[in-house]
Amino acid sequence: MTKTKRADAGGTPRIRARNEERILRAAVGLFADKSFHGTHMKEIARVSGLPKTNVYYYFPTKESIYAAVIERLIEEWDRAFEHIVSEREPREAIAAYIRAKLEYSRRHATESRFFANEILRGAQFLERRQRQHIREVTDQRAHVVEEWIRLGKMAPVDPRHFFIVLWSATQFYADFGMLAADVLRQRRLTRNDFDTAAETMTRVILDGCCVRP
Amino acid sequence: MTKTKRADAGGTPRIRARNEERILRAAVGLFADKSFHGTHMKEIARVSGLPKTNVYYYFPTKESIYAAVIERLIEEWDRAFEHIVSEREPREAIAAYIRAKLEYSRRHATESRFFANEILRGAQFLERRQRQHIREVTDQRAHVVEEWIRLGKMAPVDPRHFFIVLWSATQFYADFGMLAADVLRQRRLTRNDFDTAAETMTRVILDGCCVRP
DNA sequence: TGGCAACATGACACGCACGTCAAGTAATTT
DNA sequence: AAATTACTTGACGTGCGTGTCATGTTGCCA
Repeated sequence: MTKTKRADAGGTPRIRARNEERILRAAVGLFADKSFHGTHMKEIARVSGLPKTNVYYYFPTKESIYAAVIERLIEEWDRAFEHIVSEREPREAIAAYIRAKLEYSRRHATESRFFANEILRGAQFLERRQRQHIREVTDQRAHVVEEWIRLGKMAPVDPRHFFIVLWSATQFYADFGMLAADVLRQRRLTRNDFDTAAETMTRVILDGCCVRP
Repeated sequence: MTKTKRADAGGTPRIRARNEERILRAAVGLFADKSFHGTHMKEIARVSGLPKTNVYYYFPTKESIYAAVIERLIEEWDRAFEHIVSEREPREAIAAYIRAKLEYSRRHATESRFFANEILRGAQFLERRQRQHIREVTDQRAHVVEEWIRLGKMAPVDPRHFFIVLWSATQFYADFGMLAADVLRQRRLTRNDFDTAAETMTRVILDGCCVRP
């Protein structure tokens, strides 16, 4: 018998679900802004509108909150990858991927920054199975690219390094949005900036930056 | 009269120079690994091989160490940009830029991760003049790209978003090296991985990933 | 409506990390 | 070699952040 009925028959109780949700939403933002050690339980409590002790009622330690946030995000990591299927034409599939990933960066910049921070630190909190999940999903989509190359639909490039170009560019606008805005002489990135980003990126990655000889 | 002769006639004294160097080298690695709040003065002291009190003799606070590290790195930020000059052909200049930036990522991954972390947090420690420096350097090189486009040597892409593609991809291997290694099924990134990265990236960015129609 | 479990909360304890102090040793100048 | 300055060091204070505890309150089912 566990101390708290977490997975009791009938699912998570309403109040628990609501409060855990509040806590995790507050936590992801704070962790993204100030990293693990810079975030204090007192603040998580304040932002989520609960007394500190109540936060401890739902999560035994700060680490358990951090782990719970990761667990949620890892599931969304590969969502955009679903565009990369061998039935589609590479041009169209890659353009769709870029749009989807940039849209995620725009709408979920906080979550993206949280995740970037975790990887930056060497992914110390990521569990083995989560890292393996990432590897497997990437492998799977790499096969699609290899198939495209075999059919002569794509240039013979290393699929994994190619994915890195796609990831890095699309995530940049979320993770380093402050730098991007600075360089673009904006106070904050606008929807228009994201459109231009998608256009430029698609153009460069599909056809290159140089005029055809 | 200052308490310590920092900029005395004849430059910084030898012992001071040596110890400050040690402290900053230790600090950049720790800050990169564990961020500001996760890094403790005790550790900085241990890694630099000095007693903690001695660290305080040279730097009054932890923040002052952090600021000193930034000051050093900001100077190197634009080094690779020197390849982007209008006299060169774009293909050659961009390829050289990619090589230089990747080489920096390989050799100075720690510094790059420190800097990435600072930007991720919203560049709270960057001073106004430092941010302006970045803007100015970028503007300057954007003009070169615009010139290339005007001369019909490059496709009409937005120069700043184009730079972001270059930055993000090249820095990825330093900042998220752990993820890159994971995906490439390596324990650590090898020189060979960086070569393949340069090749793939150059190919994709210069000529695109799709076969010519 | 009574009783039980889930939820909420203020006050407290403990440890640790930043920074200080006073007193020492080495280097440099005259 | 004496004096002055630069450097080094162990021991200490203080605040704050994590996590606990005892107690109170609300929701829920018979």
